[in-house]
Amino acid sequence: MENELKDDPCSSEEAFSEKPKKMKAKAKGKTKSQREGKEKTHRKMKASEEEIMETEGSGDRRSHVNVKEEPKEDPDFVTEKKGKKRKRKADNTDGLLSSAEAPLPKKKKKKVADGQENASTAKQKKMKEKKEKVKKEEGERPVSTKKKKTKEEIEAARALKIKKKEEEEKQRWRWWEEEKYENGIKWKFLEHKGPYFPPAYQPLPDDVKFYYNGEPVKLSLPAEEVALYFAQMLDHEYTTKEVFRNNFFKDWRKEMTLEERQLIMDLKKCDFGELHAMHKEKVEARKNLSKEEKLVNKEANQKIVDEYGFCVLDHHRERIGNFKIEPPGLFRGRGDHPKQGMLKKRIRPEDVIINCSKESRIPEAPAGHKWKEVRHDKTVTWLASWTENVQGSCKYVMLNANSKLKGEKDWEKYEVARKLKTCVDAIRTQYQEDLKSKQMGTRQRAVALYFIDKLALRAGNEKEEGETADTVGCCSLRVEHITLHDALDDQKCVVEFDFLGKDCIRYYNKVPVTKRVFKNLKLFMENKQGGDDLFDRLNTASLNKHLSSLMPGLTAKVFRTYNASITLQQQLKELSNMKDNVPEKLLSYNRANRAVAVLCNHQRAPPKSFDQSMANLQAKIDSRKEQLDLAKKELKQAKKEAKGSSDNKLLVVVEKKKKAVQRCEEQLLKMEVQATDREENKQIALSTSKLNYLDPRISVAWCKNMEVPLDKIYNKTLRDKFAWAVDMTELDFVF
DNA sequence: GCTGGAACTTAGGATGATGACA
DNA sequence: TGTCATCATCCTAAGTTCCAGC
Repeated sequence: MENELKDDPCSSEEAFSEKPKKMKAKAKGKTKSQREGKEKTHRKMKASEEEIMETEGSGDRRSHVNVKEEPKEDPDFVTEKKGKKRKRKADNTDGLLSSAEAPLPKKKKKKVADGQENASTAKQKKMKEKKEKVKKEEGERPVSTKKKKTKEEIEAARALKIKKKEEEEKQRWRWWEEEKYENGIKWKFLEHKGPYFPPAYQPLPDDVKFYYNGEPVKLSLPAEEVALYFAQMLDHEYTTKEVFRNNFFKDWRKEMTLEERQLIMDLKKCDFGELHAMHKEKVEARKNLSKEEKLVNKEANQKIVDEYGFCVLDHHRERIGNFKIEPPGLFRGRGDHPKQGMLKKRIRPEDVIINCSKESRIPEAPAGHKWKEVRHDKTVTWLASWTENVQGSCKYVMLNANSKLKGEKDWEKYEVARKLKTCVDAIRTQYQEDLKSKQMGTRQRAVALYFIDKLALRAGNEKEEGETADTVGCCSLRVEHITLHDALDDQKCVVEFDFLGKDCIRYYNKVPVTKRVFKNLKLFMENKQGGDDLFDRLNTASLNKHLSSLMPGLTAKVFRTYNASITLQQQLKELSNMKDNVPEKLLSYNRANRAVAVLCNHQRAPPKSFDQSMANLQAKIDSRKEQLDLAKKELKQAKKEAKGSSDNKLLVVVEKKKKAVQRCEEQLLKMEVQATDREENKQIALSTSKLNYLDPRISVAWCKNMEVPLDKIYNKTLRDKFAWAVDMTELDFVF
């Protein structure tokens, strides 16, 4: 290795003579909470041991071994780390909003111990009595109050459903058959009702009290509202975290009156028990509503959706994605977010900017209020926006994923990714060459690109220290995030990655790389400490600038889309078999999908009831096996009895038993396939890649070719979102 | 070339709705 | 019919990219 380094055309001295673009970070110790956060995310990484990558070779990219193994104690966590990053604008939490609001029905106190009934049990009793009355009137016949549907009625319902579907299809805006606007124009006419505001806060009932130091304290409304936000979260782990509690307490005190502030000095002395109980009761009561009451609520919600959930865009009615203003509450940042627990303030119309056509009916602000601004910008897609107080970022009301604006952008995204296919070989050749460059910056860019291409890493923008959790992507990787192994598990030049990526999801992977990459990494790490940037002469802007010079529209993100889609296509080709039955074909599809999810590191927390549900399924499988054995025995017996006999009855029995065996076998297979699929999916989220990275035309074409109904892999939302692909994809589509 | 903000996509968890099964 | 599991949808945080202004 040393010799290789000597022979390297890029001597360290020469290469480092360039001025580093990024300042070296100063060492800083990791906090305990950071350490705990990272340890916690380890649970997410136990997932599949499945390795779906090809071996590295000429032109092969997917060569790493994606080993997700139980992590060992990370010594880095107790050593020093370095910080970097820019200082940011001051937070504006001081812009105090008062009006504490949020709906709360009057408390119905439930004292089961005292023998009192709660509302829901009373209601159930009433229903029961009603039913019994019906029974009596009908002469004590044990009949159901629900009328059984006749065959004709079932048929009619089915026909209605088909008709509705056809109607929907007829009404669908086939925007993909129209010309696109130019010069950044997104729409020509836009009309909407403005966003929907959450209801005002309803004060606590008199019998629900907050206690401080054991004494009841009547809080002012603003303080009471914020106290309730905390009380509602008491069952959540958040409220046990020191950072969350401190941030909450600090912001809560800002909402208090002077007197309250002087009295309430210690969060530990606060008792939110009654508030918490009231909240739980409310949730429980909501769950126990009768069918009729639920229907009333549903209709009320539908009314809101009908009124606020749609807009008119260029003469077409389009669904809005998030027409509701985010309600106030406590900020739930992911991982070890330094701002978790801060108060997310109530948004008023005076904070909201409306965007619509000049010639449209301008939405009216709620009574007694006015909008911050009304503008008519046709070059953007948002309908309303506001700035949130915790991070100072903009929030937007935008259209639903099935809208023209979103669909067009999505289609374009996959077309750019397909375009990459035509030049990816040249780009790979180029960055392989760049690994030998005399310029350190060029070498770093080449290695980063190698990772982005091979491992589907995100670009990794720089982040501001203290503003967000400590997460990284490719360009922002630090020395402490990788470990180099000359040899590991019979493989040479292995890079071990261990870092927190987007949403604090841990990325852990051991990847064999080419000698040249390995050697470069050693070079980049020379004379650096754990907290220093691995790629100190690279940032996402310069990387993307370079990429766009290689292909118009090419950015780091495109590689993720391209590699996800091409992997799906390859895997489907490899795994699918026309002779399989539908459940087996679906298992193949899911496995291909899973390969992508593993590549993109899409993880989820295992469902809470996972073990129990697997045990239940296994029990069912065992029981079905017993049934099958029994059915087989019966078939054997029936055959024996029918042998040599011309009695038609006996032959019928044999046929019957044969069918029973067949049915049992089919059910057993289905269950076994389901168990395998579920187990393999335990910690892998398939939906993210399906929704964002996989060209839908690959899936549509696969369904057509494999004769699998599309609704087996795409639910209604996905079919709507990808209507353009469903409509235009032919059997022979190739990504 | 750097910085910060605007505009947009991507992401996992929470919640509500629906379906399967005893 | 009630319960439980699963699926679909909602919610909003956390990314990426682009661009204007210096």
